[in-house]
Amino acid sequence: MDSNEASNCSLNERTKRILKVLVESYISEGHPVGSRNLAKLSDLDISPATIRNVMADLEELGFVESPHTSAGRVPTTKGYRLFVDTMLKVRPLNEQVISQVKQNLSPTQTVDSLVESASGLLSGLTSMAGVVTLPKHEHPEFRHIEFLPLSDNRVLAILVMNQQEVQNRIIHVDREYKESELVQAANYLNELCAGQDLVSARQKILDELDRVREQMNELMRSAVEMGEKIFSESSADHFDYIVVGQTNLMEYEELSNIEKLRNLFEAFSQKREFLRMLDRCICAEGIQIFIGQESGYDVLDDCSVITSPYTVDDDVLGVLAVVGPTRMSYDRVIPIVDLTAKLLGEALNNQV
Amino acid sequence: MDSNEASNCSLNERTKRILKVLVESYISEGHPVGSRNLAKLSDLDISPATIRNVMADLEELGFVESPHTSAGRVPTTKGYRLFVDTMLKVRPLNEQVISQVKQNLSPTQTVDSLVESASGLLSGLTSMAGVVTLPKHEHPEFRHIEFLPLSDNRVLAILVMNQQEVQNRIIHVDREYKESELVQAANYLNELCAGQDLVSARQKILDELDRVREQMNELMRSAVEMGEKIFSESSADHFDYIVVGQTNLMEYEELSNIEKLRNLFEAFSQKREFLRMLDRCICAEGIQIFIGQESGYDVLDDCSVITSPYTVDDDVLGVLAVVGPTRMSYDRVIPIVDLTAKLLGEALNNQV
DNA sequence: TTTGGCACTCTCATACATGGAGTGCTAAAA
DNA sequence: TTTTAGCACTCCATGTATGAGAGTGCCAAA
Repeated sequence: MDSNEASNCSLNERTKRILKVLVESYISEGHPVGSRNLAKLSDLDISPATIRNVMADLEELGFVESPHTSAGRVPTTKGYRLFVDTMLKVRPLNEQVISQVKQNLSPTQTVDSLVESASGLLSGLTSMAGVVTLPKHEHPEFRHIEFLPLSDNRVLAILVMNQQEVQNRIIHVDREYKESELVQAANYLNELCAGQDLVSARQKILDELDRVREQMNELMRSAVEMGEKIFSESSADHFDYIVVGQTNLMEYEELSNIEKLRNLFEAFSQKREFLRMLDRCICAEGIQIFIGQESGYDVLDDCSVITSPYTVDDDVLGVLAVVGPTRMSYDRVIPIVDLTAKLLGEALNNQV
Repeated sequence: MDSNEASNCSLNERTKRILKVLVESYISEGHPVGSRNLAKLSDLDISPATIRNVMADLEELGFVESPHTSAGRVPTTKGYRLFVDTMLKVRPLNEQVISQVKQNLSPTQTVDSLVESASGLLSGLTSMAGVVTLPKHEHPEFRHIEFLPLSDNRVLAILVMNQQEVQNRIIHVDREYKESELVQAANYLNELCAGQDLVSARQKILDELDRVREQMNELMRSAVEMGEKIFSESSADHFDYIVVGQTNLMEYEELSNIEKLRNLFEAFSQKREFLRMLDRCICAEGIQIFIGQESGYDVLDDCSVITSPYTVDDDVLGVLAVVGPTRMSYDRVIPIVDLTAKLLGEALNNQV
């Protein structure tokens, strides 16, 4: 008759309100919500019997389910999704929290410690697990290279990229080099590539290698090859994250199945699959939410993941995330993730 | 009358044998051991009733206890201790294991990856948690320093110690320096300290700082201060470890109490207390075993820890450990820890 | 369309009976 | 004196019964 199947989400206002209250109650209380209780909570002035009818509809549509005949109803993934998409109103963050985040993400720290702090903040503020990927630079820039001789035909190469990122690696070479030779080689590379994009630096080295292959002395060739080796590796790696607060997840009943927890923890420490998931959010504009099975990664079936990329000058450097039970306070967690992402980006920006 | 209270450990041979069989059975089966069963297992040709008398004695002496009146007996910490000290015969390692460890600890890897491999081996071979501290150098040696200018009165300092250990740190200075100035400063430090022990390098710098405070130009002073700053920090830090296989511990029933597990995991990630414990083994000669409460650290009350220092040229560089339930196969774990410690030391040695 | 009423279902906690495992003790055997 | 068999006893684990509580679905009346 009225806005029955036609409106917004094919649910009329009252039904939506009931779903909303149900989800809220379940999130805050943790047990299935019954009709009687729901009647009281929603100030709709409706009897439990009516609520029961509505809930039966909601169940048929797949928004709620009941663990067994005579428990109340619990939101399904689909129910949470509708809730998050259309009924959620995030709670503004309290001043104290904001200043805490600001304080902990001051640009004076190193990159690593910023990432660690961010992860710690996410975990601490939400009492769940915080995950932050290390920033990866869209356009890594060659800054400086240095070679130091080791024993046994090995050379320690130290490469500085961008402002302050230092990588070092041991390179095996075909003969012993004197310190002065290595200095010369480094100087050559430094002059050749200073300030360049890593990709074009790499290209330049390759070109050079082609052009002068014959008349170039052996040392230079090796030097170029070393650089080449480092570049090719270091552009690929750097794809890692920091997790803080895994153990928080042990508190939540829905995860207290040891088996599930174990799988989850193992996923965190193996990183591969988990990174693949995070990778999918790197292109999303802002906050992204995976509820339960939506993540497509079975160890996360009972979890929700709230992610946001963090950026410097519109370049996405990485992703941060909070992992917790599906039954979490989305309205609180979302702004925390949002704020942390923004301030982490700012801190990284001011640093450079 | 006979060797009643006088012999070795104030226990006669038969009693010891019974304790030994009891501990072995409990370790392999996991449930309390009753008199009937024990009579069968020990080939002493003794009736269960006799065993009961002996067990009553053992209980009185504190070597075993029973969870409740009508369960069998279980070893106490004191019982395990006696077992480990006087009755344990370690099982020689199977060839395959030995070669696996050898393969995974080849000296071609970097220090970090060696430590990671060692931890992984401990965990993998024992199905428990493996812990390895990063090597700390008794006599860290200054090798090379380099300064690169950043924006905002900051300088990136890169310090190479020993053969291949690279540390980098951002230093805030009082004014902007040109690249050439920094090169000059680095050269000065490199010449002053090359090849020195870190401690004496530090002293040298301090002396220099005193001696020439007035006539020294501002740059040199800052350079010296930078070096000083780095040295003081880097000599203190470097005290960290890698854990692999935490999640293995979730399999063991005696730890499947979520609360205990949580505390244990948190201890691993907070490191402080745990390091303090490991520190105590660094001075021990070889394998050291903490059973249950012996570690003096309450989250480890239900765990045993088997540790061994690893050395290069008789210098103790760090400690490795396996953490698992008190009810573990000591005879298998001990040689694994021993072997890994030896081969890790060797790998580190051949590397330098 | 909403509501009250009622029978029904399912869980959870409690209580109770039962069998098994293991003990301690005692009295007899070695 | 030591070992052993026997027996009563204790405690746990398991299964079954039971009732209370919570919540549902459906029907008939408002």
